[in-house]
Amino acid sequence: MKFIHKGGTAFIKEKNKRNILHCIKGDGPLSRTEIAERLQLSKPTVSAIVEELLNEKWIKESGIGVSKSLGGRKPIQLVFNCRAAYVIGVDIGGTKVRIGISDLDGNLLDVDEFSTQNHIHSSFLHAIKERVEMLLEKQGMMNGEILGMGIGAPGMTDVDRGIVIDAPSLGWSNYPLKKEAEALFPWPVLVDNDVNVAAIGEQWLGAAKGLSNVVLIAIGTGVGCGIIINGQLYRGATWAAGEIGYMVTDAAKAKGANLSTPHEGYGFLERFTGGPGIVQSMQHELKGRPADHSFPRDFTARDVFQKARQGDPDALQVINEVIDHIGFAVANVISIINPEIVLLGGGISKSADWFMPRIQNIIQDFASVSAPVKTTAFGEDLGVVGAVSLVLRETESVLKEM
Amino acid sequence: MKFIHKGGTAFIKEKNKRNILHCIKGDGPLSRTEIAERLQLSKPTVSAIVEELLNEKWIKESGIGVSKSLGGRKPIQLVFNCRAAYVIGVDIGGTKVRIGISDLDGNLLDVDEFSTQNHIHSSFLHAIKERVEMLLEKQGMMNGEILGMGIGAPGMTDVDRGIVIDAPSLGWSNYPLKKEAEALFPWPVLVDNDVNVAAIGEQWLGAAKGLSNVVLIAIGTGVGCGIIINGQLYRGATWAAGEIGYMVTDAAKAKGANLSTPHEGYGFLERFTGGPGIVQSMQHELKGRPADHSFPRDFTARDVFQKARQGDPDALQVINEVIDHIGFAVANVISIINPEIVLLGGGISKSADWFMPRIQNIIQDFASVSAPVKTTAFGEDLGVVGAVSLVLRETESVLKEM
DNA sequence: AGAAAGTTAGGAACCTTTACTAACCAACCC
DNA sequence: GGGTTGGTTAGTAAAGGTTCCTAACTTTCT
Repeated sequence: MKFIHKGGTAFIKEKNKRNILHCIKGDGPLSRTEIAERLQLSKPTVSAIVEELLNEKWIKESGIGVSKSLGGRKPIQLVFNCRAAYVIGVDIGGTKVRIGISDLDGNLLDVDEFSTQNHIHSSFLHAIKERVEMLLEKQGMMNGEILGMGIGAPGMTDVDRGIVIDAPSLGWSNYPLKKEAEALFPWPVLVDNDVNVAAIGEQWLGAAKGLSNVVLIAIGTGVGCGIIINGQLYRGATWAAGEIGYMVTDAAKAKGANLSTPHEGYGFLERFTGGPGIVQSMQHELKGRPADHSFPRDFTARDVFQKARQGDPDALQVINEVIDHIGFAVANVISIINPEIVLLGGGISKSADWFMPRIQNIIQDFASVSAPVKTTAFGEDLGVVGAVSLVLRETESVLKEM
Repeated sequence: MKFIHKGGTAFIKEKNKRNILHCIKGDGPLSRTEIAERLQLSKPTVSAIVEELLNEKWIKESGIGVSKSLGGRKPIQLVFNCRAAYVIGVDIGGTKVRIGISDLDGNLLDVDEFSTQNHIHSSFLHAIKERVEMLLEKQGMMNGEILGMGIGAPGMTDVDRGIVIDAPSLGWSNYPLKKEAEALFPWPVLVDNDVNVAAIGEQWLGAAKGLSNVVLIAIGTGVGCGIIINGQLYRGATWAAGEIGYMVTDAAKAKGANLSTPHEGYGFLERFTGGPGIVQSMQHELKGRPADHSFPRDFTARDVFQKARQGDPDALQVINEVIDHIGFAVANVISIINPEIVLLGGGISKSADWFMPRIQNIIQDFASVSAPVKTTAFGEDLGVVGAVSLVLRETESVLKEM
């Protein structure tokens, strides 16, 4: 049974109010009459609610519009006041933490960042608090103007309870991030997986803007995937949806591999496509080579990529195999989810132009239906924007549609 | 923007009415006071709506309950009237069509079936009409008592427009099933993919009863999968979600295979796990055998299964490979969807007890999280029950929760 | 004058609170 | 033991306050 809205008629007003605000927010400047038509409400009802929204500063009158050709009074245009409140987005990554402050339209007003390694565990949130206070001061904002804070964490997250169940790169296990953060900040805090956060960010303002069924695949140290279904983030029964890193795209290889020892905690796909996996495959490939090769002693996945692009046959073979596995994984996800779009993000996406055709060929040949595959529109701010949108969409405020 | 409910306060009554009905329907005999407490409504409001529901025969007073230990008036128990209306479910399969008539609790009152092959195209619906009229007469029901008809069709289906986009086994392509059916019957008709229909059937009354995140994998001629997410059927952006038959679980094999010629229209997985695929693999395996083997000349997948169970090493190898591919496919789906349960259905599920452990091992070893794998609870009536539940859940009637 | 935007006034529908009756249990007293 | 009394629970009735809508109005513009 869903949440029961006590208080009878107050509910319907709340609903209308939200819908009106949503309407103005979404479809630009509108007059009271236009809203009444769109929402099938009477003009007096709209006027009364608009009055309230104006008083609460959620909307503004933005001058007079143009009248219809036949004459008549000109409409008073209403616009969403994106400076009615602000939202803080925090993107906790394996290497750095980015903190941004945004208005309600998702415009980042300022961003700051610091290295993850310098602050462990409890000092972590204090470091964030410091930066946030600096940002607020710089913008001349009061605490009361902050609607909330969204945090994207690199690991499996229980969104309801705000607990990061497992974040290997931070050493977090069942860390009550929401609770700890809300003890430090005077506003509500929402927490989610970084990939999920990225997905709603892209769906809000990025490459998947306005689409209802979106898959975002982030390829970095691991491989994760955020799934938006029917316009809503789908997190799975136990917050583990989208663990595409475990997808097996080669049964023979999977059965042959010794699972327990080398890559504990990582899935099949991640071993081949993650940074460490690429390096390892390359090292394996290099064994049969003369010692005077052009690879640095401690090379990274990026080096392998570069070599492959330059035409090094061994590197190319390694990378091609990686691309193929990713391609099959993407094709498999498309066959299951049938999304409107697939977004590729993470470190690997920088080389997208180069390997995209190969992936698209695999999709063409093996997926049940096709789907456009693109790279994420946001760069390093994606996590922050996503965290902001987490607050704006998941919070039970006037801003949410009903 | 969602559907706008015009008419202000009438909406809230509708909502309350539905919630009260849903409450009684779901949680057995309940008194007015209990409903008021559960739904946070006042007693008079509940009384008024209950009055209406009684008049409309949706509910009945079922005698007096027991009073609390402390004394006081005994409550009047209210129960859902599952005979307030009836629903017709039609399961169109490749070989036969099953038609059932059900009450609102999903009890099948009667079922009839006929062979698919005998009736093609336009005569198809007339054959259904005949059977339906017979069933109604037998039950002594009037047309007005039928709430609607649900149809499960074996192919990709546009549910909104009621068009079967592609059903190879029937030779249907963009067949406007809903429109044609509604021209013949005086009640609303809903159409969906047979696997989707099966999924909501199992979620309604079967092995996944009450669960919100369910995956049903049907293995028969092809391999399909119905996905329920957040309690709702997920059909994909272009009605193609769950095409698990296209999942690639062996990249090497996939790349080696010549895709265009042998199995046009079937996916990678289906070639190995579908009936024809099994036969073909077995034939390949048998080539190296002496001619006087125990296989019939034209054996089926079922024969291969049987042989394997009896210990025939070649058959066992073929079947084990099939099971493995299914296992990896299931594991992959679990890693992506993270469902509460995975249901296996279709012809293959009869041998479930035998191969289930093998699948569970693969999930254990390769999926990111575990999920219970069970077989469907319904047998041959699953499609009919699912079609009934399609009407009950997707139709905009008093019966739907709000 | 005609047309369109927005406001005011009156009325209907809905829910809630408060107060009531009906029905029932339990204990108590003669 | 049987009737009476007090407390408890179920359900109903009346009053009050939302909300919305329709219809008529004013204002502003061509």
